[in-house]
Amino acid sequence: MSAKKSLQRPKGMQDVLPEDRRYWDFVIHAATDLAQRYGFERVDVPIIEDTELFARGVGTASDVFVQKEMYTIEEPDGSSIALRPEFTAGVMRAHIQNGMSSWPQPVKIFTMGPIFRRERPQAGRFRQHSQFDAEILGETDPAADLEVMMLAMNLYRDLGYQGLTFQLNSTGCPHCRPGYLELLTAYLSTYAGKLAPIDNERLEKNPLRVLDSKEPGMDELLASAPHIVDHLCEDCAAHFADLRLMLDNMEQSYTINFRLVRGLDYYTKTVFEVWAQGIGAQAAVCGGGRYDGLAEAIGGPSIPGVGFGSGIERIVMGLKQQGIEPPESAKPIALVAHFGGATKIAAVQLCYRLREAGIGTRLAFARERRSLKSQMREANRSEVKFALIIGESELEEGFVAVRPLTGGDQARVPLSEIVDWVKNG
RNA sequence: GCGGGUAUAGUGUAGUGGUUAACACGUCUGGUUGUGGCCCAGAAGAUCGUGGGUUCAAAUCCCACUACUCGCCCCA
Repeated sequence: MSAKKSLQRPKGMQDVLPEDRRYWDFVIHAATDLAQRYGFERVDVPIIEDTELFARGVGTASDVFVQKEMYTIEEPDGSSIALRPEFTAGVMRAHIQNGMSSWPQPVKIFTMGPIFRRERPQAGRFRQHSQFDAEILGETDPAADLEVMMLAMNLYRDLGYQGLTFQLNSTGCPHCRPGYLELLTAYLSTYAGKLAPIDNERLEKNPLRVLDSKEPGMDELLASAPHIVDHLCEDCAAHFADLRLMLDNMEQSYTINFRLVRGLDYYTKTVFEVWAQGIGAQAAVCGGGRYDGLAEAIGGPSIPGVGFGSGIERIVMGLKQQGIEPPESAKPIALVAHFGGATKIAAVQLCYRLREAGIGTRLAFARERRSLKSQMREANRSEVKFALIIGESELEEGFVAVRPLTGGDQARVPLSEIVDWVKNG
């Protein structure tokens, strides 16, 4: 690895080579297919939005976030735009701008593409990564929560994942969360002496975050901590109960994880993740939940929403880890070999005839005459079924020598019949 | 921003002070005029991450830097 500095890809970003690409195609096809089966429609939103849109979506800590975690671009007119660090804000913006509230309700959309966060990379976390994202906008029915949850779960099931678990919690709403935070803070304060410095800091700034602390000993320390699901308001409690009832009736198991939290105010009610076998330090293969406060937070009308995002790189890593083999990517069927000159002209023509007929074909390139051995080796490496050889004698007589690479006898086929011959072979 | 690990051809590795840095895979060429895989022969490909230091002598020891990687912070 001695590539020159300038020829290195940027930190935290990666090249997807053909060998890996088939995993991606596998995931993307499965996700698209499944989302459409659930009645979601594909949309695409820009990779860049106004920095302000994302900043508002992030709430109080936005200054730090904008500087440290977002890739921003200053425009000549002084405005600032940013590479999207998530999908939801852009999707919500698109909803408002395109008047989706007057579409048939609710609006069910999915999208996928790259997102950018200037984090320190580690296993399963990159500065550029791709997400599959699905959202239901304009619906408060917990059946919508169930729907995005099941879409996520069934995606991983379709892909062949084993050992999947739902982690589920409710994060309440602006009515009931403050009361819970008081209880939690009171509880944690009695342990202040035993908390790690980092957790004491969290206790000050964002007590919920103490719950997902990775410091040792937290299990015991939190053993009798208050759970938010025991302190929900009537509306949130009913929503949660309804969702659980549906999950139970579908015999879909889940773990209520009182330590599963979201840091931002606009998140409401349902929070969920799907966990698979760990990818480095990351167990979650998707994260999602309800964000009934987001639309207003970014300066729009009140629009309830629920959705999830799932990192494609992470899904691919999981597939490899679990030994799941995606289908082979398409290989050409034929390679056309020749000896230059007039035979090359004929070979080029044949090559395009085959391609027009829908037959994947590779042409042997050669500025001058090239040995047939070398062309045959290329055919073998390309894993084609047939080498179609046009030499001087074949050209003269209007034939093609067809050599099956998978065994069997070589044939002489009239040039006029070769397309059908390959199609049927 | 903080900590651990690593750094030798395209890839994976060997080489812990002493002549032209080794092996495997991959790539290319050839093994009689126009036939792949297996096999055989050969070739190309590395200023041993960068810079400094120790030494008669450094890929090898020391220091710094950089990059990569794993973890922490953060995680919309």
